[in-house]
Amino acid sequence: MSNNVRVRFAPSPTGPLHIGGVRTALFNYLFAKKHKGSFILRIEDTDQNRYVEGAEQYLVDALNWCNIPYDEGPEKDGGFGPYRQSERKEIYAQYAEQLIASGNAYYAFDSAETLDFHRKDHEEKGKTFIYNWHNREKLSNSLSLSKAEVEKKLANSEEYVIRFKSPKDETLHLTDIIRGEITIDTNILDDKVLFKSDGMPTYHLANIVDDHLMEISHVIRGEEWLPSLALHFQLYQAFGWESPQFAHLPLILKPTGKGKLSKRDGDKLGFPVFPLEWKDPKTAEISRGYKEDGYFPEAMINFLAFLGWNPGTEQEIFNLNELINAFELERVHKAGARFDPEKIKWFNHHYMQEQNDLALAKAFQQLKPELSAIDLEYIATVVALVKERATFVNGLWDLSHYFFEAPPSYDEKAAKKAFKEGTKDLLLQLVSVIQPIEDFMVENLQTQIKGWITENNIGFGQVMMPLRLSLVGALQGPDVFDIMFMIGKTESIKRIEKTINLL
RNA sequence: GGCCCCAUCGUCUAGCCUGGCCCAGGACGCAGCCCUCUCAAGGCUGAAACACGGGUUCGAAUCCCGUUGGGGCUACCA
Repeated sequence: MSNNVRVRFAPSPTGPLHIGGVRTALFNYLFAKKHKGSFILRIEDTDQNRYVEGAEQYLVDALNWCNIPYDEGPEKDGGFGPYRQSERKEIYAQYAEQLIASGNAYYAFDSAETLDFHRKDHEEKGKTFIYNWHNREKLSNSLSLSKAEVEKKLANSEEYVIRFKSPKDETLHLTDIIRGEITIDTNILDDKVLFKSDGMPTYHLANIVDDHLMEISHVIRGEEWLPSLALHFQLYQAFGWESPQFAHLPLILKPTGKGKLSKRDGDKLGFPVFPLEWKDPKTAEISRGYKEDGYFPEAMINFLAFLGWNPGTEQEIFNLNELINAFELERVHKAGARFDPEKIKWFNHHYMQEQNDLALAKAFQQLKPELSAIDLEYIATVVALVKERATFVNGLWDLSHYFFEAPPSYDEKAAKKAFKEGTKDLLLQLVSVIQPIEDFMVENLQTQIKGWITENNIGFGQVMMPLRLSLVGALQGPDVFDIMFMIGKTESIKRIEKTINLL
C-alpha cells in the first residue's frame, strides 16, 4: 500500500466513548501508522437530538489517555476541515441535490405518522414495510407526484426528506478486507433517507461525502455498519467517486450471555466499559472508567488489540510500536469476541511490573492520604518489594500497609497456626538476638537470626511464622528480613514485644 | 419475521485461503507439583475444543451443501 493511507475514526458525541469504540479507534490508528498514513478524528454530530454535552471533550481526553493521537481533527486542521459535521452543514445539501438531478434520489413528503402507520400495519400482517421500488409509487414523493405538485410543495416550504432511489433487480458484489466478498440483492434494500427535514444530512450522506472530501482511503468500522455497506457503495457509484476500501470489525460481546457488550454488563460484573470515568450531565450518574479503576493504558491497548486480532505468533505482550509493526487487517477475525475482564487484569499485572517504582510510588502516595508525609524513596522501595503481588496501584495498600504502620490485628487463622505454646519464650529469645545487632542490615539479620535458629535446633517455622505475624499481621508478604530492615530495629522489636505481651 | 455476517478448549485465539506436518499449538482462568518462613510471582504438569449431518477426496478442523446455534441490521440514530 502506498503512503497516502488516510483513515478516520468517526464517533458521534452521544455519550462516553465505549470500549468497543476505543478498539475501533485503535485499529484505525494501528493501520494508519503501519502504512505511514494519517489518522483522522471526525465528529459525526448530525443528530441534534442526541447531542450530549461534554461527549466530544471526553472523546479527545479518552484518546489522549489511551495514547492514540490523531493527526487531524477538531482544533487540529490538516487541510480537510472542519472536522465536525455540524460545521460542515452547508456542504451536504448540494450533494443531495446533485443526486436528485442525476436521478439517484428524490424528495419525499410522507409524514412520520404516515410512515409509522404503514410500519405498524405491515407488522400486524407479519410483513416488513420497506420504502422502495415496491411501494414508493403509492407514497408521497417526487416519483409518485406530478412535477407541478412537487414544485408546489417545495414552494410552500413543506417539510421533505431526500431519499436514495434504490435500484430494482441488481446484484451487488461488495468487497470487505476482512470478510471477502458479500453479495446483496438490491430488491430488499430500502430507499434510505439521505437528507433530513431539519436540514441536516443523515449519517449515510454525510459519511460518504466527508470520506470522499477528506480523501479517506480505508473505512475501518464496526460490524454494525455492514448492512449499510450496500447503500454506501451505491452512493459512491451514484456520485461517480472512487470508493475507499472497507473493513468491518467484529463486535465485542458480553463476557457471558447473549448480545454485545453494554454498560449494564460492566455494572453487573464489576468492570468498567469506558476508558475514563463519565458523569452523565443529565442524571449525574457516574460510570466508572479504566483509568480511575487503576488500569494502565498500555494494558488496555494490548488487551483490546488482541480482541479480534492476533499476530499469528505466540507473543502476547506488545507495546504500541510493536502493535503498529505487526498489525494487519487481513489477520482480523470475522467472529465477535467476548470481553474477558480476567484477561485484561492479567495484562495490567504484567504492565504494573514494568512501571517505574518511583512513578508507582507517586501514584500510590496520591491515592493514600496516610502516605502524604512519608518519604517517596521509602515508598518506592516498598513498592519494589510488593508490586509483583499487585495488579493495581490501588491494591498496593493492602499489600504493604505494615511497612507504614503496625498491624492493627492478627489474622485469626494465621494466629492459630503460628502462635503455639513455646512461641512466647522463643520470641523473648529472639528479641535478645536482635537487640545487639548494630548494623541492622538484611544480611546481618539473616545470618544472626538463622544462625541462632540452627544453633539451638529450633524449627525454622516456629520462629519465622510468629515473627512474620508480629510484623505483618498475616502470613503473607515479602521476605521477613526485608521487612525488618525497612521498618527498622526499634519498630521491629516493638512489634515483637506487642505480640509477646499478647500471648 | 426478513436480510446480511459468523461458528476450534469456559474465554481470547493458532491452524483453514494453498487438504496429509493436527489423536489440534499458545494465552487467560482452573487444578496439582516444585521453589519457599508466608502470600504472591516464577517454573513444571494436568483437565479442557474442531457445533451437528451429509457430501468431495486415498485423506478434511481445513473444500462444498444443509441443519442448528450465535451476532448485527431492519429510524428523518449513529
